[in-house]
Amino acid sequence: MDAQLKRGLLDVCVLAAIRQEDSYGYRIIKDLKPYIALSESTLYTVLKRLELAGLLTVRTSEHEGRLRKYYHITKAGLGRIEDFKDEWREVMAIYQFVSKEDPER
Amino acid sequence: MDAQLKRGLLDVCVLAAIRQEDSYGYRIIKDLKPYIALSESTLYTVLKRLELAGLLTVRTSEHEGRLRKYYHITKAGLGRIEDFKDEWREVMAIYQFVSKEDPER
DNA sequence: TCGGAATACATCATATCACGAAGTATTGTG
DNA sequence: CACAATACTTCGTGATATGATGTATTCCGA
Repeated sequence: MDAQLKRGLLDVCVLAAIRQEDSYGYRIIKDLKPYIALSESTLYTVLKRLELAGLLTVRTSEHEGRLRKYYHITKAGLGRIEDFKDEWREVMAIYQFVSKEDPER
Repeated sequence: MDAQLKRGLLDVCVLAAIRQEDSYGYRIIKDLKPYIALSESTLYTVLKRLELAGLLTVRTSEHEGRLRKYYHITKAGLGRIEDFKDEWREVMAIYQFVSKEDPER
């Protein structure tokens, strides 16, 4: 999908992916694949940003000899999702404006 | 509204604003105000980008002693709006995913 | 057993882009 | 006469998505 359209959705998508249970990089990418494609470099940039913003916390844990970083959503992270939902009304108004048919042409 | 969310909407908003009839910078800003706020510097950046992409054409014309640049949407510009509408299904799927309630928490 | 796919994370450079700040110039208004 | 509104332009900055590249381990099939 269009890279620009994606920008506003990426952060909340990642937050939504770890909302039900803590998750880690590789799994987040696979879980989001049906909705939005993102590369590893993008994901880790997003995760770093969200951590700095206090929207999630990180815990490193060993899993079958391999290190894994588990990401856990915070209250602020859940709040971010709620804010997104509130903003959606504005987005839908814009969509209506853009997509309405134009009988004069 | 959120700057990131805005990114995917700005170009099509401007195209939609000149779809019914040719318009010019100042008026586009006023017409879009109910939907999306944008500064002059942003608008002229967008207009330049859309012109380079062949989505609109420009015509300079004098109006009461002042120069005005009128912007006219092209076939490709109308096509861009149609593409946006097509992509909206994906966006709505993402919205559903993000906004769905989560009974476990 | 050997090699490649999958898993898992990290870093760097680049290109795109929204926006504030500042500037130029004219018309209308109190 | 000063100030707001109209109208367009340029510059610098910060945010950010992404490809390329690198490191390291586990698992599976030939």
